[in-house]
Amino acid sequence: MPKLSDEHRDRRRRQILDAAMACFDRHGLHATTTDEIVAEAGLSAGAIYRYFDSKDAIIEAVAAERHARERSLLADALVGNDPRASLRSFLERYFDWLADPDEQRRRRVNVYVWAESLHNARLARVVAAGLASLDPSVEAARAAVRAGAFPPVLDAEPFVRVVLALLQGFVLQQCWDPTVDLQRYRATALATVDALLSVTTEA
Amino acid sequence: MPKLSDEHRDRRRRQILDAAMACFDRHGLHATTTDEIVAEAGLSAGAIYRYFDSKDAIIEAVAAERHARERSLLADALVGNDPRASLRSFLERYFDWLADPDEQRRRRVNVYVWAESLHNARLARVVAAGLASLDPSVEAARAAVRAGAFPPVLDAEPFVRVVLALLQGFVLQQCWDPTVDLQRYRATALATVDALLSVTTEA
Amino acid sequence: MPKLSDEHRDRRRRQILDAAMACFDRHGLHATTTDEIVAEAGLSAGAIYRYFDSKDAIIEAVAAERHARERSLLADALVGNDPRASLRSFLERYFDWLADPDEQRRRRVNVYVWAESLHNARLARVVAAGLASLDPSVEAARAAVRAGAFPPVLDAEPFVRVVLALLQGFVLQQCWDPTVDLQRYRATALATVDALLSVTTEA
Amino acid sequence: MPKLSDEHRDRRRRQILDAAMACFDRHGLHATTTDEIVAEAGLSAGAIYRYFDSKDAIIEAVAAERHARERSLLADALVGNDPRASLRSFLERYFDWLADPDEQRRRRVNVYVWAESLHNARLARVVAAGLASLDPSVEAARAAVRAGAFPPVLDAEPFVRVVLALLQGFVLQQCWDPTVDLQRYRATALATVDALLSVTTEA
DNA sequence: GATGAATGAGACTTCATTCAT
DNA sequence: AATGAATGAAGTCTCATTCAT
Repeated sequence: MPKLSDEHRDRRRRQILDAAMACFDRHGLHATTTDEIVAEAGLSAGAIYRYFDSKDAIIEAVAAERHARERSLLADALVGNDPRASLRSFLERYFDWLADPDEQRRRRVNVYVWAESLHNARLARVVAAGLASLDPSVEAARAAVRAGAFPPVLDAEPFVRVVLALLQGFVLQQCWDPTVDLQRYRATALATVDALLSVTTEA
Repeated sequence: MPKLSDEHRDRRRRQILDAAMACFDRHGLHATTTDEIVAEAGLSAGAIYRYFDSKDAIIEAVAAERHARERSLLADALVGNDPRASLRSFLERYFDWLADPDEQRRRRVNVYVWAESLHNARLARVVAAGLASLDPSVEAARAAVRAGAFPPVLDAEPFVRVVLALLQGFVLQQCWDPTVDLQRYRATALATVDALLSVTTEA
Repeated sequence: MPKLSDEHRDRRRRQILDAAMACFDRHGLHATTTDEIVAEAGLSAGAIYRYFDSKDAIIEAVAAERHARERSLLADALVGNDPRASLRSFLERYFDWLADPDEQRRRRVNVYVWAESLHNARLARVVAAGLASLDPSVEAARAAVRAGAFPPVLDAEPFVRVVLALLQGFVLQQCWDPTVDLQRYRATALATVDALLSVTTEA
Repeated sequence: MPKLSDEHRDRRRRQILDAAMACFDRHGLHATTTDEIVAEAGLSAGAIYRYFDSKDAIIEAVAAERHARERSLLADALVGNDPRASLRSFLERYFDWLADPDEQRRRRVNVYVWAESLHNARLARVVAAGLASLDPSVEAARAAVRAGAFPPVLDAEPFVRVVLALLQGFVLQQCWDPTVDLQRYRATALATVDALLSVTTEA
C-alpha cells in the first residue's frame, strides 16, 4: 500500500520541517542542533535521516518551502488585465500575510536563509529561483508602460526591485521590532507605489 | 608607555578586524573559523585572544563598526534647514557608497549580521542602536511636515522606514546579484522618494 | 508441520547467506550493512533476525560454510593408499576450484574472515576447526614417511603447512590480482611439492 | 625553528602510529576507535587530527610503513651475483624477522591490511606498490635461468609467487597459532626452495 | 607579547537491532 | 511470518579556546 506509505512519509517530513522551522526561528540555522530538531519533533536522533539526507537538506527544504509560497505570490504581482490593480492586490495580500503572527515568526527564518544563501550554493539556487519568478512581473511592467497604464518614464526592472525592497526592508524591520506598526507602514508603502505610478516626469 | 601600547593594541585590533571582515565576506560568520581569521591576519592561533575575548566579540566589533558609519549617515539623513535636500543628499551619498566594489563586498557582512542579530542579544543591541539613530530623522520629518516642507498627509515614521527599506532591500538584492544596475535602481529610488514627497492626498 | 517449516527456514537462511556473500565480496565484512544484505536478499530489515541472531552470526555462518568445504578437501588431502597420489589429486582439485570465477569472488570473503578471526573469538574457533582438519593429513604424512612413501628427512607437520601456505598465498595473490596466471602457478606449485617429495637429504 | 617543529611532528606521528599499531593488533582496524588510539597515545580526542587527516589516513600510514620494510627486503630478494645465495639470505633474514615477538604482533596488522586492501582503493595501491617491488626479483630469476644458475624448467614469475606464498601462508598460520614451530617451518620452507632449484625436469 | 600544540565538549551521522502492526 | 519505521548508542571529526614555553 504505497498510498499509506507516501502519506506517512509526507506527514513525517512535515513534522520534521515544522519542528525545524520552530527551532530555526528560535536559534537560527547554525545554533540549532539536530538533537533540538528531533526533540521538538518528538523523534529520536536517527529518525530524521530516513526523511532527509542531512541537516543541510532540511535547511534547504525549509528554504524551498518558504520561497515556494513567496514565488507564487510574486509571479503574478503585476500580471493581469489591470496591472495597477494587480499590483495593489498583490501588496494587500502580501501585507495581510505579514500581519499573521505565525507568519511573522516564520519570516525570521527567511532572513536566516537570506544570509545563508550568500555562501551556500544550493540555497543560492533556491533564492535565485525565487527572484527569477519576478521576471514575468518585470515583463508585465514593461507592457504596462507601453500600453500607457504605467507612466512612460517608469523603468520597469528597477521599479519591480523597488517594490520588492519595500517588502524585504519591512520584513527585516519587523523581525527586529515585532511591535512595528504594520498598518501605517502598509499605508505609506502603498502610497509610495501609487505616487510612483502617478509621476509624469523622471526626477 | 601606555601610548605606544594603545597604538599597538589598536593596530592589532584593526588587523584582526580587517582579516575577519575578509573571511566573513567569503564564508559567512559561522563557516569562518578562528584559524582562518588568524591566517588571514598573519597571526598565531592564540593571538586574537589578547585583543578580543572570543570569536563572538570579534563579530560584535565588526558589526559595531559596520553600523557606526551607517549610523552617522542615517542620523542626519533629514536633519538640516532643507529636509528635502538633506534627504536627497543622504541618498546620493548612500548610493555612492554602495557603488564602491569594496563596500559591496563588505555589505555582505551586514546581511550576515542582520541574521545573527535575530538570536544574538549583543548583536541585537548593536542593530537596535543603529535603528535608534533614525529617531532624529523621524523627528525631522515630523517637523518638516509641520513646517509644510513635506506633504501634510505624510506619516513620518513609516516614511523613514520606507526610505530605509529602499536601501536595505537593494543591499540584499545587490548581494544576490552583484551585476544589478545600481544607477537605474538609484534613479528609480530617488524618483520614488520625490514622488512620495509630492503627493497631495494619502492613497 | 515442522518439516515444511524447516525447509522454509533453510531456504531463507540460504537466501540470506548468499546475499551476504555477495555483499561481503563487494565491500568486505564491515562496510557491508545489514540493509545491504536484506536488499540483496529481497527481504525486509527485520527479516534476518528471525533466521540469525545478529550480523555477527551471519558472518560466522558464512565463515563456517566457507570452511566446511575446505575442511572436507583438506581432511583427506593425504589420506589414502597412495599418499603421493592423494596429495596430487587434492592439489589438482583445489586448483580446479580456484579456477572457477565464482569461487574466486567468494575467496575474497575468506580473506576477510582470516582477518576477522584474529580478534573475533567465534570466528577464531571456526578457523581453528578448519586447521584441525589438517591433523589427519599430518598423521598420514608421518605414516607415509614411516612407510617410505615420503623421504625420511621430510618433517610431516611443517610439510603440511608448506603445502597449505602454497594455497593460502596464492588465494591472497589472486585476490589482489585476479589476472594472475593460475595455470602457471599451479604447475610450479605442483613441481614444488614433487621436488620436496623427491629430496634425499634435508637442506 | 622549523627543525624542532619537524622533529616534534615526526615524534608525534610516530607516537600516534605506534599507538594505532598496538590497538589495531588487539582489535583489528574497524573495532579500534579513534578514542582508543588517542588514549593509547596519551593524547586528547582532537590531537590526532593535527597529524593525520582521518582515521583512514592513519590506517594508510600504518599500512605504508608496514609495507615499506617488506618492500626493501623483497626488492633484492634475488638480486645479486649469486641469486641462489641471495634468495637464501633473503629467506633467512625474513624468518629471523618473523621470529621477533614484537614483529609477530605487528604482523597481525598486515593481515588486517590484506583484507582491507580488497575494498579500499588507497590501501590497494599501497599493497600493489609492495607487490611491484617483486618485479626486479622476477627479472633476476629470469636472468638466473638464462645464466644457468637456476634450472631451465623453472618458470620465473610463478616461482617468485611460490616463494612469496611460502612466507604469506606462514604469516597467516603464525597469526592463528603463535606457538607454531617457526624453526621447523623455516627448515622445510628452505628445503622446499632448494628442492625446487634442483629439479631437472618440470613435473 | 606571541606562539601553536593541545584540549575536549559537542556536532552530525550511521547502523545493528527492536517491535508494533 | 514479515514488515519497515523507529531507536539510540556510539563513532568520527571540528573548532573555539587555553596555556606552557
